[in-house]
Amino acid sequence: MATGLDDIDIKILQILQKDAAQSNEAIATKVNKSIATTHARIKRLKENGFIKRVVAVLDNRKIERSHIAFSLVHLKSHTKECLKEFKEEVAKFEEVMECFQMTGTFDFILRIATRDMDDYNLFYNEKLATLSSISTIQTSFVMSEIKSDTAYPL
Amino acid sequence: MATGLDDIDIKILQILQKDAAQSNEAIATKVNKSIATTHARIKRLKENGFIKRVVAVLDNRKIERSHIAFSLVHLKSHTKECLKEFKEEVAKFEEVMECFQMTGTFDFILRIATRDMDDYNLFYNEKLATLSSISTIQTSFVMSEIKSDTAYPL
DNA sequence: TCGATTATCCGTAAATTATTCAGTTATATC
DNA sequence: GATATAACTGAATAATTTACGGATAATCGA
Repeated sequence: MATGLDDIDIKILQILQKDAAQSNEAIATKVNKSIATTHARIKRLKENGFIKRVVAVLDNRKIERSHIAFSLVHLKSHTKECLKEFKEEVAKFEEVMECFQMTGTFDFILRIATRDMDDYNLFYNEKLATLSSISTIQTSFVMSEIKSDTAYPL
Repeated sequence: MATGLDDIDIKILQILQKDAAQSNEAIATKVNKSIATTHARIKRLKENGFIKRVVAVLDNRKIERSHIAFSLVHLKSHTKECLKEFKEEVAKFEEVMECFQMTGTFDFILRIATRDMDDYNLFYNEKLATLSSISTIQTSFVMSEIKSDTAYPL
């Protein structure tokens, strides 16, 4: 395949996407290889950039950041300057966990994490709504989580 | 605070959200505590559910799953049965990484990861569009990634 | 098909790291 | 101010990671 990965690599990546806090021994058992081989493969997957990083996933309710919004943003104009300004400014806001430029009927989608509606209101008035590049913002809030996965299908 | 976390805990969580692949010694240095204390705190944060899990974050280009879509879904009806059916079925699709029930002008938002447009087309025809509970689907594709973070602001 | 090259694999040993523990210091309670 | 509770520390031990030398298997050109 074009990625240069074999079945064992894929299996290791599937395992690590779900739980990266297990020993090489545990992973080695699951992929039927020795610890040394498993370790060498994981090392290679990191060095070659397939694994970008390892992170802790927090419970957003317990840490009180469970008020999640998705905002669909339209820009006023689509000049290079306007786009550049929006991208640079929006990335600075810590409440904005994700921002993607999109095809279709809106320009950007944002995932915003705050403590509660008061906290969101503050973010909106003090930060997001101050960006002059924005024309309209259509925001919806998460009511319930049906599926929340960081693992890509492999 | 209501979470029961102090400044040291918050700092540890901030660090682990960015990089959970470092030694306790490295973290201990950053929070100005001993290794034993740091270890005990991290253990407690896991046991108490603040840290749900530790995962590897992959490069979606390198693994060829960089064709990302966000779909806004309207259901035909909002009866308990219809909602239940949609939630159960959509969660089974491996291409659907995330699904949230939302307030506002649409019912659900989905994040879908596929290899390319052909792969998406297959997913759409064979899986998503077969769900009888769905009324309309409005899909936009990611053109570029401005910010992509798994870390909540703390 | 043969031999040479390359890649993959494994067991072992050394280095690093995680984990436990006993004793100490700080903090809160009455 | 005495007591109880929680948090901290350094040091010992257990477990894991990592590097290394050599064996095995796969690949490829002649």
